[in-house]
Amino acid sequence: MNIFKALRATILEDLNSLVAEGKLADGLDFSRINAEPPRDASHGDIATNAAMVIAKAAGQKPRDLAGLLAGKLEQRSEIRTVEIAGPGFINLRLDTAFWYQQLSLILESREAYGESDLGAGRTINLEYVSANPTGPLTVGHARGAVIGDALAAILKKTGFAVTKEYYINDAGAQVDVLANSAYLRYREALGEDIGEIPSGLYPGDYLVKVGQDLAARDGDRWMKAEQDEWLPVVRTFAIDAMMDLIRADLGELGVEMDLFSSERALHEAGGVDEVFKFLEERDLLYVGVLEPPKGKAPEDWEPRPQTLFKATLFGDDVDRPLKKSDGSWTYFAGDMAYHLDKYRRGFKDMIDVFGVDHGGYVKRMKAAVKALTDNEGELDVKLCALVNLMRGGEMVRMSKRAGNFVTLRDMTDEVGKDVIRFMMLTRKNDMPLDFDLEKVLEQSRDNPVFYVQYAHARTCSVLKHAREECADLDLSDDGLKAADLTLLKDEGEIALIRQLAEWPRLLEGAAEAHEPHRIAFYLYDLAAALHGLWTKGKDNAQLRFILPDQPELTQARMALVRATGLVIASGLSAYSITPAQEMR
RNA sequence: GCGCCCGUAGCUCAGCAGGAUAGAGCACAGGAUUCCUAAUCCUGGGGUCGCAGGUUCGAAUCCUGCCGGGCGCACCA
Repeated sequence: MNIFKALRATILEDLNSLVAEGKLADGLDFSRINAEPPRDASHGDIATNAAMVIAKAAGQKPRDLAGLLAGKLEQRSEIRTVEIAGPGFINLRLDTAFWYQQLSLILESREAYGESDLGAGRTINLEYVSANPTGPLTVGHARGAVIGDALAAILKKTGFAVTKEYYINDAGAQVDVLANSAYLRYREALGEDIGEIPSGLYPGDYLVKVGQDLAARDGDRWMKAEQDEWLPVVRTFAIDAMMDLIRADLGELGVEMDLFSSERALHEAGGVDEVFKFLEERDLLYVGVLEPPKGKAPEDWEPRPQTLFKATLFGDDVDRPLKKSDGSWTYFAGDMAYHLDKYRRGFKDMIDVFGVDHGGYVKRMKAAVKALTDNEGELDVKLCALVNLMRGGEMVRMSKRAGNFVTLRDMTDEVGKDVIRFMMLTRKNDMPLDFDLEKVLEQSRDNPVFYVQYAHARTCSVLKHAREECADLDLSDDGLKAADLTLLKDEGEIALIRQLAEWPRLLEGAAEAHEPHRIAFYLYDLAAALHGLWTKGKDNAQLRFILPDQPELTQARMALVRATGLVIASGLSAYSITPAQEMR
């Protein structure tokens, strides 16, 4: 349960009874009222802006209104003190019993603590990775993969029915290039000296095996065949091989998709024709000539009549071509078909995770979704900024042309999937990210992965020691639930509980805003709180977690330690990261 | 020229759908280990939130205009 939401409901209830009593005008807009933790802890546990937000419409002074509402809130048993501050804030302090209940709730819910039914089972489609099936995944793909995957997990935890999709671009010119590249390797496998790989083809070694496998399957039957004959066969073979490679790469990173959708299959099933029909019926198509881009005029520009979609009616800057001048479909047409397909499969809410280089594509895609869903659908696009790969502070230079790019596989082999997953989420998606292969393995506070994992390992370690030192104490989860939590009186302990109780709200916020990175920052702060409390026991022996001569207090503190470990584990599970039991 | 994103401490970044005295880490200066992992912790200095207007009880956050940086800009995918 999200306690802030619950308190907000309480506030609205009391406002409504003020209305019923005739002390407050009817029909006021309560939507802007919030209940949140104040930045400054000395202001209490929960602050609300209720009085300030409705004062004007109610025709009353904020502080007067606050007084009225405070009178009601004071009668609530879970609220210990009510203070009016500043321009009309109402600061609430909850009864400590309330915080102990939260702790019990964590021990009860375990890793599921924080989960909610916010989404109420609403379906949501999340498309990410969608890398071209022309080679192994690279660092660049990793960020989108992790962000999409974490977002999916967060949405699931908050009650949305998420489908994770990968759109295979297997219909464009790049897969013909792939086929030609693979064909060359096939001839090589059959003993031909192919020399240098011609520019324009993919030079990567990963195609060597594809050529060999094809030769093993089909022998030399394509050696003397015409291109029209072998191309479709080799293309399908190579795409399948690349998708196997990509699926394996994703698996190494712990990413599993629910569905792989093929662009080619969509075309073959007539999906694009349907889009055409759909738009034509609504008079959203016309044949026209686009203006040349202003500022820099392309040298080979010439006016071309094309079939255009009236994207400007849906917020785009220009109308977008559905057909090329030679009459064939554009990539955009296929993408429209794909989004129409998603909508027809029951998704009103869609999220696409793209790289920043697709930034110019966002408006038209949103316009497309609006048009194709008769304004019913909603598309959110998360753009992932670049990852600067570094090693010991030095940029790792990558050149795809030279074939020496760093693959995702290399990275997972070197630092492990959990490190990659966490680091990719330590920045907002649209901020560039430095990923230092050496630093991410460093054992210091400067390395968030380590710092958070260390905190979790510390909770495990403390519990283990407690079991050894207090053998007759029941420190199982059931035993801890029975602990006398009222013995937790230190302000640091209460502060930690308060921080733990913010987790459900934080998770919901991350889900609603589609911002998975928030969890990384929360976990980092939580880890700091635990480490801080631990060290307090260094200065003051009474504050140590384990006090063998005070078994009841020890048991209560173990409940707090265990709960902290559970919340960290819950947060890490949103990133599909395994919490560390010990550090070595 | 247009569009999108970004501009917060010396550096790297948070800032939770407008809230109270803007926060972390690194770096810098000092301090804490007979004791649950010092792989950690505590204290301190450090800010015109790019600039200028506007909206209102209240702006780093919303609007407008500039300045600076990144990305993208007819049929490519």
